[in-house]
Amino acid sequence: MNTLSYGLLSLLSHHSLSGYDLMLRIQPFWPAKHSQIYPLLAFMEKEEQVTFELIAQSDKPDKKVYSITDKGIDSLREWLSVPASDPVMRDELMLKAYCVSFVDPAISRKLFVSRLEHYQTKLQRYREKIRTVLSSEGLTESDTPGYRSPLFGAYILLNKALLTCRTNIEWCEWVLSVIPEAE
Amino acid sequence: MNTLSYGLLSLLSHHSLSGYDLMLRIQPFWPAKHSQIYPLLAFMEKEEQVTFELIAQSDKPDKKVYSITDKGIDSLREWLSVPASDPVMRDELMLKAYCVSFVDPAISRKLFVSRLEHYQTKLQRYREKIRTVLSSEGLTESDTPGYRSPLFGAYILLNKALLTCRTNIEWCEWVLSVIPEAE
DNA sequence: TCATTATATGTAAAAAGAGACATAATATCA
DNA sequence: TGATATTATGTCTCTTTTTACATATAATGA
Repeated sequence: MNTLSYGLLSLLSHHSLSGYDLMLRIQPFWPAKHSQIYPLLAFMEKEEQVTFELIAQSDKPDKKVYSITDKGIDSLREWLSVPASDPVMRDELMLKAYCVSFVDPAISRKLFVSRLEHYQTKLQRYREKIRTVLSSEGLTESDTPGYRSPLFGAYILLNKALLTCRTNIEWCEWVLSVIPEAE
Repeated sequence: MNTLSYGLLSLLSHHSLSGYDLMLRIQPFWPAKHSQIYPLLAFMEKEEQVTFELIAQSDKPDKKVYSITDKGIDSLREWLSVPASDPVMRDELMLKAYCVSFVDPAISRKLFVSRLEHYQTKLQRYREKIRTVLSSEGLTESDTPGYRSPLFGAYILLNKALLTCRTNIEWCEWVLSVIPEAE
């Protein structure tokens, strides 16, 4: 039971999901490929943290829908009571930023322009997401779901994503303002 | 030549550094243990991206001080001209945040209080760092180093670190304001 | 028709990263 | 005196993560 497996339990604590859906949903918080997810789910099933049901589909391939067990909920509660380990961030742009002076400003600008676009696209997606999440429970954008609401977790995470995205955009724009257009 | 090796080249483009110093300095941008750095430096030396000089020290153990070669500078320039890959962030707190409703608010609060303290400590360190970096070239906090200044990279990175830290603090404080003190 | 994309699951191998083991000098603290 | 911390380099093993291989249905587009 490593961090990723607790992440899967966390997602399963809200809804039952297939391995494929778990893989898609965990991306924003703990990127992982399906090749890592599937064997881990098999292990967690053996450990009785999750169970699965085979769902036959006519239009799409059949799937295994996983659910968290009572034992899984207990594991989740125990995990929540110990402090979270420090976040790990690896960003190639930070490594490049340190030595941008070695190339022409036009080349440097490209790095930050493409990253800026990346964050602008993400911001749009998060904005739409927060609207759909809130409206799914009949809430508007001025409402905050209560602590015991099933939306609470998703809501605070989406707010974090929005704040982070805006800060990154602000930083990219500032960097572009201090890199000359040409020399 | 993976991303970490370009990160080492990036650091070496400013100063010659020992493997130990490289390990310490790369932490904020691309965390890596010495067990990963030392074999990589040996490989990069074989590839003629770096050279080293054995420096005997009387008070401390002897060290190998690495310098970037002309070939290394060429690699750096080529690497800078391709877009940076997407950042990867793995934060256990994000996984926990999704299911905080499963435990008492007091337990949840602890998670965000300890993370808040973590970012406050970091903010202090970055504030001191930016002062020492700027004053090393006789600049004050209102000055911005020019694009060709050797401080430019460090300066934009420290600004990013400050912005990010402040945003994270803001988010933690907001989360604590929406988690009830008790139920 | 062929290529690609999305859905869906799996394995195998390679690369990256973490943790432990190993050595050694000096310094500090109990 | 013994324990720990800092500086310094290195290896070995284990875990984690990525990439590639593999299969299958259905839809979409060139």
